[in-house]
Amino acid sequence: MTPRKSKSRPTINEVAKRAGVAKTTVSHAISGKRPVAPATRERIFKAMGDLQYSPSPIARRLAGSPSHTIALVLPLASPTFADVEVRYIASIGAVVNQHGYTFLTLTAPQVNVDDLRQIVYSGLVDGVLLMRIQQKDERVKLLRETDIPFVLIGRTRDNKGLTLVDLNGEAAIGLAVDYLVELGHHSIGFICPEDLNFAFAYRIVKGFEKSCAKQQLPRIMSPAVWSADAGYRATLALIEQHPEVTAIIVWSEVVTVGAVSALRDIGRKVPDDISVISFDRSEHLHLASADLTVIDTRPEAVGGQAAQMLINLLEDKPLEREQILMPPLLITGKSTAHCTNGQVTLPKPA
Amino acid sequence: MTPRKSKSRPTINEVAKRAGVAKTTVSHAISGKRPVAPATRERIFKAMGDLQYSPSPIARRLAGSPSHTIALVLPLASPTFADVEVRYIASIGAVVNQHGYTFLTLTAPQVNVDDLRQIVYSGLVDGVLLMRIQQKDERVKLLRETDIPFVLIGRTRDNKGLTLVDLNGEAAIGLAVDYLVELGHHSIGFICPEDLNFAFAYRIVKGFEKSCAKQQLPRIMSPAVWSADAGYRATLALIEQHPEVTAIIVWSEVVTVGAVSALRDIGRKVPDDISVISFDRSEHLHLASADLTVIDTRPEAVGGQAAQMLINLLEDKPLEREQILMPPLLITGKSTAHCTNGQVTLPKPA
DNA sequence: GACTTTACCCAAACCGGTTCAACTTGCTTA
DNA sequence: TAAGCAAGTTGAACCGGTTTGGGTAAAGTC
Repeated sequence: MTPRKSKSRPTINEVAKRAGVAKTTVSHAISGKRPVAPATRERIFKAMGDLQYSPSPIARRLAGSPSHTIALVLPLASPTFADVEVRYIASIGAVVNQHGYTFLTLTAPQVNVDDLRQIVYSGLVDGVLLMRIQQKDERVKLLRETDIPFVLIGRTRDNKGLTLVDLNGEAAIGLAVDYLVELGHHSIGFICPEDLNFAFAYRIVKGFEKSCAKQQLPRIMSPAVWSADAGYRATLALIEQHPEVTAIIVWSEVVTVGAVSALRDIGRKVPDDISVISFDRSEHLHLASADLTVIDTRPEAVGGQAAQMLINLLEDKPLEREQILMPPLLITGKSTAHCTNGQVTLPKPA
Repeated sequence: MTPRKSKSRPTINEVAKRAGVAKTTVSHAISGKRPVAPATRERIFKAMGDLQYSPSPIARRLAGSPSHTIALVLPLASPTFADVEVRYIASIGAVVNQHGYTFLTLTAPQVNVDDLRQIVYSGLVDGVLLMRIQQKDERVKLLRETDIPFVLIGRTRDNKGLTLVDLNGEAAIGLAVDYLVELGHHSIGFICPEDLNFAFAYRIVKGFEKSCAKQQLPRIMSPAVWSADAGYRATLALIEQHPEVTAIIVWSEVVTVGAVSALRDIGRKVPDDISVISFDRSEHLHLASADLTVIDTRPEAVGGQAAQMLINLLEDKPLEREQILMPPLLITGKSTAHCTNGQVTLPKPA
């Protein structure tokens, strides 16, 4: 508990004394917020140099100046980050650092509202980036009550007045469905998210239903939480109940790992027997089952954009748009193929 | 640039007023450094709860006491965090939060000494946890010069006077080799790290050489940087040059993903044709090639221990040991089997 | 020449805590 | 019974900066 002092750094007072001025003047000389006579400024800078002075960020922050630090709040929901998430972190970090800000990742195992409140109130950070947005998100509510600038990566149910960047989930699932239909598939299964409080999950499920209606397809869904294991089981269940499906869409790379294993284990060849489209891109996937067709959820673009917007907010620069919906990309690989027929002969599931 | 003040961040003054005491008393009630009457303390805590008060680390720090904040410095070297790393983060976070400290992950994209200096110098954090230690590590040098408490996860070349926790890398590789020898393998390949500045990499390579000498095995190595792709190529290269190997050890889960793909692609069945042992455990691996034999590098134990030691350091509690070498665990799975013979008929590589 | 403006500098208040010295009380103890 | 001591509480100083509101002297305006 003993306070550590870091070798008693020089303070603004010592600089002021050495330069023969008031500390106010030193402050002005540094910040440039009030005019200081050239001769005086020179004396002050000389003194600063002699003493190797650099102002204490702590004191500055306490006195009300920005800390030039932003926090990314990203709860560690699953025991591991997925590739996608890391790509978010990396791209955000790049933008933030490039602008001279310090970047903190807040990875409490569960970032609850109280943790967030503590961070916001601590005065440690100037702004907050929030991920994994829920349909009804307490954290957003909290941030709205304070006046700390923040940007959402994702959307809640009610987004009035919020600044956000989000992937267009409806468009994403639509892209996948339309592409498969174009290839001649009529029976498309969706390994879909289970927890619809997660806002992105909600949107893609709704989007799938809408797409099915539009294309007059049956709604075939099998829910899987965000893990490979769940993906494995969900895929087995889906195939068992709907052996007629000729294509599946999987809602996340993490889940796809399991889905691909399942298909392999029951002897369905991709893409000959069944086409697969996965959300996200993933290093692991790429190698585990070469060259998958994916819906790129564009973490770099979304994350980078969000970081940029937050920084603009912090620097009182105008935003061209408050809310940005990023269009998804379809990257065609070798896991999708023309549907030879509605009825193919199926190998008996093991 | 305008300083933002959070609308109504409660201060110690408001708590004091609400509880009808002086702010001094509130401070004492929180820190416990001076006695406070039970009734008073209760009133104070009630007021704190009502106001959702949490003390400002900044102000605390400025007033000369610790900010109860520790930083984990973990450069984003590869484009992605591996499972292992995330498990470190999670376990450290758990311990840190449990002790009432705030936990910051500093994920600068590069291994920058300057960033670290700034953090240390700013006085924002009480202590630092350092990961990805190099044999010759500038950051360690920097931290030694300051007097901020820090704990290494890993080791450098010269560790005199340092507080650290590290997995026993030599023991780890030894465990793997000995186990394979026990199963009758005489030709063991090591998909090994390439960059020997990374201290852990250096130690396991040296350890492998030592083990080979001890067991009178040939040294068969094929280097791969920390990526699945590299693992794929390194495995192909190794098998091509040494088709006689009946077992391989892979130095990291990330690399193993590629190694397993490579073996599959050239038609070597695991464990019938070849045994595989991987460092680390991984969710992805587990499913991509069910039930691998692994050397568990125990990120939870190492990370948690390191966090605990740092906190002890910060609170002037005695450490039972300054340096801890965590023993690795061998978890046997289905990717290793008895070597049927030194010479097996091999399928022609594609 | 009186009046305003501008440039320059400073004292004091403030940010939100911690800590020190002092001041009550109530209870021992010589 | 007076002195001593511990518990409980508080005002004031302090940490190292920023910001506000004067004040003074020189320059500009009419």
